[in-house]
Amino acid sequence: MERYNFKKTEKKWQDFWVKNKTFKSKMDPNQKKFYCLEMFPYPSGKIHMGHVRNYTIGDVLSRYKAMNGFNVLHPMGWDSFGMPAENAARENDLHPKEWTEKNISVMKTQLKSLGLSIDWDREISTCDEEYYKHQQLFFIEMYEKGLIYRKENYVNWDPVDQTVLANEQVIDGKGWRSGAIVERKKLNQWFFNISKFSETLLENLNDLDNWPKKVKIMQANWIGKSFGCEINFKIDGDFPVNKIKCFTTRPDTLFGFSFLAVSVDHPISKFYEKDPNFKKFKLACSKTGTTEESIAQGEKIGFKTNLFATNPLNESERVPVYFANFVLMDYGFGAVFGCPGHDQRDMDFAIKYNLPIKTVVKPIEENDNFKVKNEAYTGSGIIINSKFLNGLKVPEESIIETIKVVEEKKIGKKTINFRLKDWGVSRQRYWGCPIPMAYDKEGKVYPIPKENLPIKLPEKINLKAKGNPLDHESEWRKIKINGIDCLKETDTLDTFVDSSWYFLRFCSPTDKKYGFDYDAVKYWMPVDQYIGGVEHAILHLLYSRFFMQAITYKNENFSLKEPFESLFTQGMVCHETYKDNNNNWLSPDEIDTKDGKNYFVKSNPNKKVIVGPPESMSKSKKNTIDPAKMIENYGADAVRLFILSDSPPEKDVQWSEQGMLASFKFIQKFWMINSQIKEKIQNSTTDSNEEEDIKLAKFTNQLIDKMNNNLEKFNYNVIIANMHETYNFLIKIIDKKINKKALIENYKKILIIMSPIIPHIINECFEVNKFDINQNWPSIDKSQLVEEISNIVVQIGGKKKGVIKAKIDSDEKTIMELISKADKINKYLINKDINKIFFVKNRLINIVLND
RNA sequence: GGGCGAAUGGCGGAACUGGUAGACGCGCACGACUCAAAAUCGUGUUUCGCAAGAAGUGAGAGUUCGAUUCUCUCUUCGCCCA
Repeated sequence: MERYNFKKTEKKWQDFWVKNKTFKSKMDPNQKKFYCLEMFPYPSGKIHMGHVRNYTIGDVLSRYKAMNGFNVLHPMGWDSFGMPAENAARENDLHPKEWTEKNISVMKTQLKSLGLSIDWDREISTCDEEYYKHQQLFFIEMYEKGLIYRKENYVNWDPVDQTVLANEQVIDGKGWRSGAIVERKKLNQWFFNISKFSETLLENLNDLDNWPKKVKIMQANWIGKSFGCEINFKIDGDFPVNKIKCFTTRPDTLFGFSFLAVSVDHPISKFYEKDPNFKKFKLACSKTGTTEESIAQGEKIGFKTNLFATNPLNESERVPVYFANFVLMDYGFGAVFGCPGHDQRDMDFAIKYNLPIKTVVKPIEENDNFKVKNEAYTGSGIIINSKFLNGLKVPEESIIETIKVVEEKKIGKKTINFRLKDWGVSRQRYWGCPIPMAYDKEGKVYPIPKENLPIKLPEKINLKAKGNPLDHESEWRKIKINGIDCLKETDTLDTFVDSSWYFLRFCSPTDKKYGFDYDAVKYWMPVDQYIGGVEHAILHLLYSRFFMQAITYKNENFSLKEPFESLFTQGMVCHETYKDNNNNWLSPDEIDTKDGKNYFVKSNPNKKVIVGPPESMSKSKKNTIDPAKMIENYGADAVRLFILSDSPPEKDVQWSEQGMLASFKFIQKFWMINSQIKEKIQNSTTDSNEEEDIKLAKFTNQLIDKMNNNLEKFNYNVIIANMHETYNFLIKIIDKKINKKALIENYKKILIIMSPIIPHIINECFEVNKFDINQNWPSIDKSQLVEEISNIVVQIGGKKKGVIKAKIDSDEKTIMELISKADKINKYLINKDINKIFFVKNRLINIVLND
């Protein structure tokens, strides 16, 4: 028997699929559609195991749905704008476009070698002018609809690289590349008004029934709806300020008020701009980062003004007003009232500046003399020391009641506040979609007229210059709008914008006029199943949801509100980590073992290797496995089989060489048994041998039933187990006499249901058996699912004592008779009183005795 | 600190709606083939026990005839938010 030649066979079928355009999808209003989308990759160089897992999961689903009669759309593209291209360009003197295209070509070949059922005719790339020109038109449309505006905002500024850094590029307060201390700097930036849809984006989460609960909770937290009130504080002092408005979620702690803190950007700061001490303070504030975390953990510093605020509920009380670094202008109104007793930040601040700490909430079990010490008390309890608020339950009554009082006294009102801030999309970089805006000499803003679109990136660019490369392109910047000389915006769009609508583009990827064709999106959208990493749970998914809102806003042609009907988040691919005794990371290729327990360095067998726990594969830890090598060594089917086999797809999976090998062996074994079955089909007759035929039919039916179930629930690891069971079953019946027709019929079904996982070898099996390759998913013969004999578990007092076989649907009396004949079980019943019997048909009988 | 989730053999994991815990794979052991090894095939493999049997799903309680599954408390780990 010939060994299975995966290289030859996999190539053969991949070519076949290309030649026959097997996965080409066309709109067909008469057929129900299924849009399966996996998060498209960033073309970083070559594919990694995370891609293999992601795309295999999607591929199994797509193939399954297609065989179930769905018109499947399963496209692929490239999220191809972004920083790494620019960095690589600087290092290798290669244009970002060339670098990107080279990577795409390599990765496309690699993805094809996995045998994915992708309609490559729909391939898109976000750095392609044919893609981003539509994005620029969306930008203009959104600008016209009032969803985009420009404002000054703080950014993380790297003073050495002269560039803006994303929050994740700031490590320990320093620029990730330059190592310079990052500053807070104000820049004019373009913003998408995502917060306009805060309420809708939060509300709609309730309808996303097929999204992981975890993701919905994360998004809800991110949107962060909080209910509180705004309060006006009377101010007196040196400057003509008479009131300051604060937002608070805890108005009930107003009697604990001991200072009022405002942001350095608060309108009242204009009175202090000339004060050198204030300037110094403002500079100190700019050294703290902009993330919530750095603010919460950093030192709280303040600048005391000569202003005083009056407690509106207790007018005899006047407290000082401070500028403070932990108050941000874009949360609430840039002002908070300080209540050190019941807020930790306020407590830290009060201790530092020696401000009074008043206790106004006590835990239920404490008495009225309870005093907060070094730690703020933020839990539930009872209001104390607050005059007419005393005795209210915190938080159930206290907040609502206080708001009532505040509204009665006309000093404030109930307010809803969202944590979600508008989305700043300006990036001071070359390799992104140019923002289609321009400015005249006075700085007046002009949207680029639609007929002047697209704004293409200049091809020649000096990336070694400091700052934004486009700033230096003085010729490129020039544009005339309505006869007026203008200069183009040099910022480009955040790459999250590119990925916020690509799922629409796939519906009509070559449409020249617009980003998408309305008929196409109406047919294909929403995405029926979206699959990707949980790391995108917040940003990418929220931005995409926002984009859907923005596109359908004031648009009577299109009413879809949510882009992704179902979401599946897959786990990471992990591998053990290795280090030598000098703490250098080692890759799995660099180590070896003789006994499977102790590892040593290949190049130096005297050097011992320290084996660390499995961690997510990453280049820095050197614990990556190259999918291309695995496909080369074991074949695509074996790699697909393994990546699904060891763990449920939503959990992390650990790469193991032994597991990979086992999958490879399975493919080989399956080929062997296929050859045996082929021979058996040729040699067997149509003489019937009912017992084995029925056994085979029953097994097949049950298998289909299990597969359907497990496929629908993404229990792909269990599917692999079912496939092993199938092999184990086939190997047992291969010597038995089976009717030719029954064998062919059932074996065909078995092959079909394995084909989504290991398509190449299954197609080959079809061919060598001369079966028709175009098969639909088999249906179940329900009558075959019913067993004639059932195993009844016999329990005495809830403990299992044995199992008896009985005819299906036997009643309690029959079972009890059978038990009385089964000595092994019956011995427990001799001379005993039966108290009660619990009987579950075809399952179990539990006999409870009187002691 | 808050929220969410997880914990099952030597390992990865399975178990429908509360009804036979440990499917399937890895590893390991023994056996067959071989001069030998690899590969392959077969058998076994939760723990204790020769056996009969008993215990057993992170720990402890509870509900129930019956709990891996439901409730409470705790421990550890992971993720998110602060």
